[in-house]
Amino acid sequence: MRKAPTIRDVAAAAGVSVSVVSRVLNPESGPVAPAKRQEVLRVIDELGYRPRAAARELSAGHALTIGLVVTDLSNPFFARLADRIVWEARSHGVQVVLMTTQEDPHLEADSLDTLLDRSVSGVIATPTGGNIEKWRRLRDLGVNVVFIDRAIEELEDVDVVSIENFDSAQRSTEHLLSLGHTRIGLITGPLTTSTGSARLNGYKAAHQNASLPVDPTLIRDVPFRGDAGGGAVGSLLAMRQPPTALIVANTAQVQSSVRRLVQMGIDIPDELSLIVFDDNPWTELTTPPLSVIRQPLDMLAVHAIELVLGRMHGKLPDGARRIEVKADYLPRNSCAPLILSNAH
Amino acid sequence: MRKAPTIRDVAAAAGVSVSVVSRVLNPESGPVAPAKRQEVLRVIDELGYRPRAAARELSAGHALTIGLVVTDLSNPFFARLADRIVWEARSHGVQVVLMTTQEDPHLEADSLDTLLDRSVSGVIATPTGGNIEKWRRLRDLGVNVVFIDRAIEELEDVDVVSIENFDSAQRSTEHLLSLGHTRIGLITGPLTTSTGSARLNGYKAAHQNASLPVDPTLIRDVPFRGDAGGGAVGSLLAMRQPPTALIVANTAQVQSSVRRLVQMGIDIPDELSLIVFDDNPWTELTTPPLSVIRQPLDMLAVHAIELVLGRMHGKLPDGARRIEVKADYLPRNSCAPLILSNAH
DNA sequence: TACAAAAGTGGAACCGGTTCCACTCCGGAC
DNA sequence: GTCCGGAGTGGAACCGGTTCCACTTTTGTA
Repeated sequence: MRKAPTIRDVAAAAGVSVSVVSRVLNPESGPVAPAKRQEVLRVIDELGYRPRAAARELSAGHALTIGLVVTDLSNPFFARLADRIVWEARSHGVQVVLMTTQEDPHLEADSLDTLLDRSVSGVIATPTGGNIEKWRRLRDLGVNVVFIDRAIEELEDVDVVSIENFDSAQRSTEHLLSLGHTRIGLITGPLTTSTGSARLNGYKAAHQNASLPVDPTLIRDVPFRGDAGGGAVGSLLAMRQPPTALIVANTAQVQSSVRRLVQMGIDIPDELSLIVFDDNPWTELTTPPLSVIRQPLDMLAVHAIELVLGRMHGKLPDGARRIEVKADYLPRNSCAPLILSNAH
Repeated sequence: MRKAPTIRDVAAAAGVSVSVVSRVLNPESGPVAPAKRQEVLRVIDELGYRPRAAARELSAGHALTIGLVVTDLSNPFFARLADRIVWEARSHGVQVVLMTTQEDPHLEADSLDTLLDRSVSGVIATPTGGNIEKWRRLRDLGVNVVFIDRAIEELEDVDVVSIENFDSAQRSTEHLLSLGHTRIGLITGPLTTSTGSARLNGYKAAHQNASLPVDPTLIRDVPFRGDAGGGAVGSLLAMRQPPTALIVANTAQVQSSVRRLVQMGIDIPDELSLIVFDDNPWTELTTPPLSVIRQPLDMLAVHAIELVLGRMHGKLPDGARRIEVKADYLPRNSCAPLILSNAH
């Protein structure tokens, strides 16, 4: 348990001052004679010296660290997102402190405080929708905030990276309409979230373009967590005029929805056509493989990191960016024309 | 972008010295008159003061942070594990810095250096198997290391939390043997990993107890990442005498293995009985639902956190702990007696 | 050859906490 | 009344980096 060498140890061993060592460590900060630089580097290597992050942070006032705040990692969507973000961050020499909110604004508030204590220079988050003042304060304190997947309307001046929610929902709905379905169920997140409302609007727009009325009883805006998706499936199929097609428009709800469909022994696509949001690896392992909206996670992660790092280095113009990346519709075998459905 | 108050601001506003404020912040560190304590707390609240973590770390020499080093979060096993660990850590006021290794010892080495720079007080890791000296050095520098899921044999004095690998493999094998199968394929991780070899040994022990020979051509020890699992499935089923049952003994390989089986149109369980390690949520969504060895993630996470925090607070006796938690066999519908297989 | 500009260097303050130590009170024991 | 011990307090050093500034040595140019 010997203790690690400090910059002063290095300076002494190399016969120079700490300033010189520091300048070797941060080449931009000043000139060093080539010979001394060599010597210092040699000593650093010999002693196995590594600068302590805490000291650097204290002096700099901020850490080369970003906070990642997501709902929970059990959700494969967030897990894969986190995976990419950690990966991208690492390649830029930035560490990631991970916090989960379980969709609870109190836990979210707590997380923000903690991240603030840590002087993180950026935060990538899927906001719960609460804590508006806290988010604003965070940004006012100089922390670069990027929302990913969801936005908070009240915070117009925060960067957002999301998929084309409106568009994807509209296209899925149109696809089902083109197959002859007119009663299309929609399971989506709370309408207070930007994703929930945008996807509902896309669904409505598709109906409008086809001059079809929207039956509000076919729409279920339910909580993200727990078995809300399964419950919604149950109640939709128990209707007197149940839908002949279903869009599960939120990743968090897909698992419980599909589980319920399997439990109920619903025949897909003959009894029900199904499109789900997000292409988890297992969606092609079900019978039949599911048609999905594939969210380009890589793009979400890359843009989010670029925004955060860009702002950290002051390389981005003022004004919030809103980046929407395209989500593809990936047809597999869970959708069928309505005619076939009737024939069944 | 106003700057946050420091401990000296608080001291000035409360009309006391910084020492008093510090003692209010850390009650164990000395006495404070009740009246002054009240006043200081009031000022802290009024100013919204929060101690900077970096300053505390610099002074203390270590951070209230642990590193979590896993292969990658795309693997649901690690994702759920990380979820639990972050959760448990938070409830103890500890933050988690996340790093992924992609099973690459170089990336692992990098991660360890970074964590060292950050003065983390503990690391929970799924080691790649390399970097033995580096792990040892980390521990010698006073960082509490706990390996989870896997061990490194050479590092006898590091705590390990894992499932009963030998036992689970033995029991799955015995179950399949009891169904009449004699040619049981085994897909597992590299034998250089502790899980790989323990599971193979359990498989062998079951054969031995049943006085059956082990056919080494039925065993595939393949890399964790990529499509190695799928490849192994392909080569096993292409044998002249293919197995009638298969155990996929590693979480990371289950997805690619099952995908290949689905692609090949193998009828489970009629053509092939299947047991896979770890109960991902989707394993019950396949046709048929898969019989699994369920790894008690919660227990792994809880034990790992308790070990790390216990050591951090010096509350644990010397000497490495090896904790093995029981993994249940959860029968669903992917295993059938051999007789039926033949009838098919 | 002279002198200004640039390169190179070290000392010391600073970031914001924690902790050691010296010092002042005060009450209780003798 | 004296002495002792503990509660309560503030000053200052310290953790390990970064950075500003003053100073010396080169280098380049007229």
